Amino acid sequence: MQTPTLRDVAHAAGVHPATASRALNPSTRALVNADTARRVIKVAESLGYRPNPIARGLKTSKSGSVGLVIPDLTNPLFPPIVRGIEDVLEPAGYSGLIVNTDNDPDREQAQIESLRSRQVEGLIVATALVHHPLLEQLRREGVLMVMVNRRPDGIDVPSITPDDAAGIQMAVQHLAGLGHRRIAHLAGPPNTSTGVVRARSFRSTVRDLGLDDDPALVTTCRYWSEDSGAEALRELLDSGVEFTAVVAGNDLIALGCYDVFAERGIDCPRTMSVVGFNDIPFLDKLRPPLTTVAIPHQQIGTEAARLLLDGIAEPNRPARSVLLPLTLVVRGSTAPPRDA
Amino acid sequence: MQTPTLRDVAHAAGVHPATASRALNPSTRALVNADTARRVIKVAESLGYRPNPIARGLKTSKSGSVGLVIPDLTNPLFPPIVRGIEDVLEPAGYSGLIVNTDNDPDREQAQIESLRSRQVEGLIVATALVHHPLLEQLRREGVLMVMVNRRPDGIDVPSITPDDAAGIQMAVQHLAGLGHRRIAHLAGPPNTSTGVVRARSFRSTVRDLGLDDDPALVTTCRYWSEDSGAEALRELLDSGVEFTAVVAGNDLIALGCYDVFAERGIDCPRTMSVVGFNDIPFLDKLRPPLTTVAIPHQQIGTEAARLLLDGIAEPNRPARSVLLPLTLVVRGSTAPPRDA
DNA sequence: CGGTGCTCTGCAATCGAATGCACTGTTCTC
DNA sequence: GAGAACAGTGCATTCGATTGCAGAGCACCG
Repeated sequence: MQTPTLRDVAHAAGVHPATASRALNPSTRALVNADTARRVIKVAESLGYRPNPIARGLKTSKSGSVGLVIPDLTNPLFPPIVRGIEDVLEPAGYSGLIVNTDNDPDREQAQIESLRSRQVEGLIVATALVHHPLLEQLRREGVLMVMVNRRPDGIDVPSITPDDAAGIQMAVQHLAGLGHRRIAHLAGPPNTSTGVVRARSFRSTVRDLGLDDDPALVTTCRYWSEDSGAEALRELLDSGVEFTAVVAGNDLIALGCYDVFAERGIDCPRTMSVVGFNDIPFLDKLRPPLTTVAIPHQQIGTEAARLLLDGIAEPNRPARSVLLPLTLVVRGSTAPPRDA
Repeated sequence: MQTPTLRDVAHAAGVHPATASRALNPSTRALVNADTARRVIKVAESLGYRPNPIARGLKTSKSGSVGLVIPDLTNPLFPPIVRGIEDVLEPAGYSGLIVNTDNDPDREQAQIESLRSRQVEGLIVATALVHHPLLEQLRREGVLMVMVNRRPDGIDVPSITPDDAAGIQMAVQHLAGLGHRRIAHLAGPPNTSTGVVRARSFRSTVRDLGLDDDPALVTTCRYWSEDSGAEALRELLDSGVEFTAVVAGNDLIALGCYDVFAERGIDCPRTMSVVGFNDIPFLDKLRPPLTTVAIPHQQIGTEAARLLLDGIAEPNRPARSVLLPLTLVVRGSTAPPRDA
């Protein structure tokens, strides 16, 4: 026999499907006699009845699903976030549809389109690029969304972001505390908000602490990748500027530095310290283990999901945003400068 | 205005909804006058019509979604697989619902239950534990599924598995080629099929190559983890058996070995070689970079998704299984034995 | 005892698309 | 030129659950 329908349950319990529906639905259960409700529920259970979410969705126009728009699941940054999201979504009866955009705007648009046609009730967007036209349009069309890792400036969209500025500040303070005075920064791509925020925070912290504020100490990487990081560091090294420590825009960029260290025989941390950002897995297995700023990835996910569910429950509550505190994980890639 | 429905399109094109439906659906388009079809399609496009998959699904009882059952997305093994799956699913108009089981049988059952009530059209199962009762039951109930990373013995379910035996063989051959004769194996947990298969392949390869086949050279780890790996290696070392190389059950176990090397001042690769398994990210950043057997994760995903889609298209085709070839990635953790 | 209010249940429409069946008008065949 | 075959379209029903509305039954009050 097929999976039983509401009709079957109603029939078996000797009531009208409508009554069965009300009895089974906690929010309408009050409309039905307590005894009847109990009976219906029992019958439903014994029949192994499972409401068909598709049929329900058709009538209620709720799909029970939300879209997760991320650049690339393969990037170690995202799995914990996704995991956090799912952990909140699932008990709430929702599920997440993941799409990968590879940070390609066209793909992003197409994917979001596809999600919308799948009737998702909301979007959790973790792509850095979402260009404003699209974002504006989505907001106008009343698409519920929460941004992750990025705070959309000017637009009123709830977001969960790590406190990047504070993170960089901690990194610089740590290095300054070790005695470094000339610290370089390999900034992330300038078309990403995180890249910009971190670079800005770097400059201001350097100034606040009275360290050498030399514009030549800051380079920007073209991508958030090891290769770009390596390239940027080589450039910096070749330019002849002097520095004893590097604050990398993220861990991958820091890994790129490791490559250059190996290539040029630079001893990290004795002649050069490095700090990463994100705390991706296995950094503790590197030689030397990378000091980095840890982001509470999973928490970002849970918070984002909660925010979205709140938004679904109460469509016109004001956009609330959350800034999550970070922690510095000191490992082996930072030490006092040789000449300290 | 709301998103247009089929009715709107039909009305705007001056035809009956049924005709519009047929015109829009490639498989029924032949029933409609070519001109009419063209007109309808054009109108649909200009209105930005998107068929509502929920409504469609209700009638056709196809949800356009499949379930991905994995232990933990956070495990670096899975993101590439999931990515591969999504890459195949998406162009086919399907999407994947991910659930994490944490390898807890109860959770697994509950999650699969939840997926089924979501009307998934099939399951891609990557959990190692799926106990047979559940698996049997699913098969009996006609749930379409594909297994990944694990070949269910005795039961007729299509699967995509890396050729673990061949992988281990390559690892051992590589070490033998370097001159190692006493090679140890830190096997994965015996309740996982991969653990068993790899251990078996290790023994038989050692024998085939005429190396020292000493049972004392094989230990089993309790978990697929760094700690377990470290523990197992310590045990082996303390037992006094001699060996110059280790084939680890997987990369995490190999990482555990690194910890022990650091702890006991063992020089890898000069006094001890190690080979891992899986090729998780960033192994090339370790000191020394870990030699390992690479699994085509993403390809596993794409193949699995393809297999599942095939199964959906042709429900009673025989179960087909695929064994994927692996490659050995030689890096810095293997070298000739000192006394070679 | 009639009226009012209330609780509980049933009826029927609805969500959006798909589809079997019936109908119309055209073309083809003998 | 009559009848058959057929292409093209419309009508109405269906999928499974939800929900506004109406009606039945009952109790309570004046």
